[in-house]
Amino acid sequence: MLLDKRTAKANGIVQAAVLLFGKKGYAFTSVEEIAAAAGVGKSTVYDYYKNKEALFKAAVISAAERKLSDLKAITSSTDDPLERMKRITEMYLASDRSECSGLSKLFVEVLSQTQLQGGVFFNQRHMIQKVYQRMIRTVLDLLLEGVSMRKLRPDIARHAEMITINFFAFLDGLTMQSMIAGDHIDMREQAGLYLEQLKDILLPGQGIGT
Amino acid sequence: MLLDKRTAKANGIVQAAVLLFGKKGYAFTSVEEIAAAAGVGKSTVYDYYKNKEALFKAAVISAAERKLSDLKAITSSTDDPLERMKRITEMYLASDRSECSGLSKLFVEVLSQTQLQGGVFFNQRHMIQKVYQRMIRTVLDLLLEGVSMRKLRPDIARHAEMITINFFAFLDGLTMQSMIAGDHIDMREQAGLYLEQLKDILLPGQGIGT
Amino acid sequence: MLLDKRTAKANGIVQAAVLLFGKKGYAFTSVEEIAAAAGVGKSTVYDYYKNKEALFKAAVISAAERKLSDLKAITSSTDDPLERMKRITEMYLASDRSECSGLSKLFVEVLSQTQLQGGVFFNQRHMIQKVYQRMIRTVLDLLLEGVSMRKLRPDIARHAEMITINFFAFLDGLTMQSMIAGDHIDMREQAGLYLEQLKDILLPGQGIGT
Amino acid sequence: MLLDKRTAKANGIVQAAVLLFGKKGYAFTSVEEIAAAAGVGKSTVYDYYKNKEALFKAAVISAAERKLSDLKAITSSTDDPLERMKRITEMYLASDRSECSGLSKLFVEVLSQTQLQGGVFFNQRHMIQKVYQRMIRTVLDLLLEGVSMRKLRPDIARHAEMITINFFAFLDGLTMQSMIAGDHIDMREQAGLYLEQLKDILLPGQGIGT
DNA sequence: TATGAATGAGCTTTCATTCAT
DNA sequence: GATGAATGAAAGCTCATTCAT
Repeated sequence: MLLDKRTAKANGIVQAAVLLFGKKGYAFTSVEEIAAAAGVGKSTVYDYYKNKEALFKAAVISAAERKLSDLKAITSSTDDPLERMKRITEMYLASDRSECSGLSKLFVEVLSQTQLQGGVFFNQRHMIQKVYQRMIRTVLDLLLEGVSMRKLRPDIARHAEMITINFFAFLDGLTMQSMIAGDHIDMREQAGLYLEQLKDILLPGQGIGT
Repeated sequence: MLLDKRTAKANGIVQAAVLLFGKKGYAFTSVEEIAAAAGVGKSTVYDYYKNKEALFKAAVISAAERKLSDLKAITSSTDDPLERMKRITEMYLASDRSECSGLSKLFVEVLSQTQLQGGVFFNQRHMIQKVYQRMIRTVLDLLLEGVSMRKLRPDIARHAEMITINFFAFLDGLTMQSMIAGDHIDMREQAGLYLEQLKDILLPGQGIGT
Repeated sequence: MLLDKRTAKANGIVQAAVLLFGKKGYAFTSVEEIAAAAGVGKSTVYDYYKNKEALFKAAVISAAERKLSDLKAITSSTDDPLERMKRITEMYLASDRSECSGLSKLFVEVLSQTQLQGGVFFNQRHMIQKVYQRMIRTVLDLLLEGVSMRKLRPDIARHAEMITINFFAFLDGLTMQSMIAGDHIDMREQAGLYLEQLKDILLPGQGIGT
Repeated sequence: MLLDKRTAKANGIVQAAVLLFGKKGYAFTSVEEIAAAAGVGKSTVYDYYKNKEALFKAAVISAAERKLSDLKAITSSTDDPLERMKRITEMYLASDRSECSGLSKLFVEVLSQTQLQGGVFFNQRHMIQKVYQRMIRTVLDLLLEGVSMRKLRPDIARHAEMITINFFAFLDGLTMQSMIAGDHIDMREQAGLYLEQLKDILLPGQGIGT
């Protein structure tokens, strides 16, 4: 009971943090703002998290976990491998638009804090890597499963990890493009083009060798 | 003569700014540091740039211009469209490794400042868009030239811009992946895989319709 | 019965306070620390003591009372006035070394809080004076008793208070010296030298006039 | 010229710090107060001293140096060893009363910060020891010089350091007594008594053996 | 013209104290 | 009766920016 209450409050703070860190970035977000957004006093935040950095890490982990679970939810929504990839793509594109989630923006912030000297994750990228690898693993498994179900070409098994990484690289990159270009580019079309290429590689009875 | 001197000094400051903003990010870099790195006094920076924001913008523009000119240099180094794409790719991967340039890191910072409320480029993404579009235009032209030289499939002309955007999206995304994953992934291999796919689309006598 | 329980808990808190205030000083000791050390909740402390100041005062009084009772214990341990002085001296030196008591350090803290504007005892030194005077009175009586027992020179009676005050001054000062000098000085030897001088004054058949 | 100006300002800040740290103690004095007292802005203090601790150390050193130079000044004011001791004593008593100098109070603060866990000088007492040893050395030399001038008993040479340390212990202790007792004790009389005892030890042709 | 000296706004963090449970 | 959760005030410190020289 008591623990639940505590957890609930901690969650509230973290959710506010996810939103604000995503919206304004680590440096431009003050702890006081987060506290206000969470509807608690400034120092209450410090009762739950050692300091701003710890709160940021918690926020990032929380957001990443949610994204990961979304990813897994998709896996169980359909059997078709390509349909799965498509839905993952759509999730990515959607999460970008919906202001409330703020996941992608937060992701850029994580990237910053991983790269920059003095950044929260500088020299601590293993924390981020772990989450990232789990995401890759999820899609990678999806591909391998497609192969074993004979829905995908058997010879991609060897390259499955590379394909997955490229897939995420493209999604991240496209997200970034849209951040800059705004409505100038049609993300859905762009992603469609990429998925077409993917189909050529993944589906049997197509591609070079046939 | 005098103007040249002024320009030279302004350049020195901007170069220092590019380096430091790339290394430590906007928020974690102080004007004083930049001044020191440029070998000038703190307030001299303000003689040349209205404020920190203006300096950041100038630094970003400068770095982008250099990258753009690198891009164009590649175009004139060979005729073969695919070889050009390959060299562009290599340039991207290289610029990431070489600490001195710091372009990629700076690019992430730009992304942050474009997205984040309170960021330098928030609601001013047109500045960034302009540069970006010039880069896209450059590669786009390269593709169209390939078509008109009959080295590329004629039917890609319609999709050339989308292909280009996807190309950049992939490159940016891959760069980000490597920022997080570090040596865990082999960027060259990953890029190679992508270029193979590109070849399938771009080169005549290959692909679906054959 | 109930009152006893209450008193016992109050004592526990005060003892913890004596220890911590002595070790870390008033300003650097938080109420929470004291509560934790006493094994009670933070707000329980406030049930027993109005605020941090009141707790500090109680701690100081408690420690002083204990020292005073130690002093009186010595008086009853031997009849010889000089031996008594010697044992008092030893008690002082010992109490300094034994970390657990922390009395001397606490005494320095009291001194601070008496002197400093904003200090707990600022403009309330009468509280401290009272305790101090009782200590002086104890040793003073000891001297007078020595005179009336004809073990000490009769003419010191007039100066007995001054001698006592100087005695305490020396003991306090020596304690401070050792706090700073650490092992560089041999407190026992230093005290021995002082006691020799005291002997010259106090014992009959010695000194100038004889 | 410029350096002098800087030094002058630094001095002003330190003097304000000596006063306030002496009056209100380290913990109860805010940097802002010191800045205000010195007539400068808050952050100017940080231009001259790295942080509050560094400022405190500088203040202590400054005050100690002044006291030391006062001590040496006394040495050159008369030849007579006992008169010198007397004047040193008077200086101690005087410095205590004059609120402006605040040296003694500051000294108590130093003691606190040396003893207390978390104190500025905790585990750094060597800084304080050095100053203290120079003060002891000065008086010690004074005694030895008295011996070599045949104004003091030759056999005290062996004990000169112990005598000096006891002398300072007494002076410090007496100062503390007066801090607590206020006007209840006559420091001049108390010191007079001690100096009488000293005379018995130091002067030839007096003492036990005669 | 170029500079370092100066500053105040604003941030992170701590802690004595209160109050609902 | 005892407690931990909550808080606001206040402190140390940084830094973009201005200004006199």
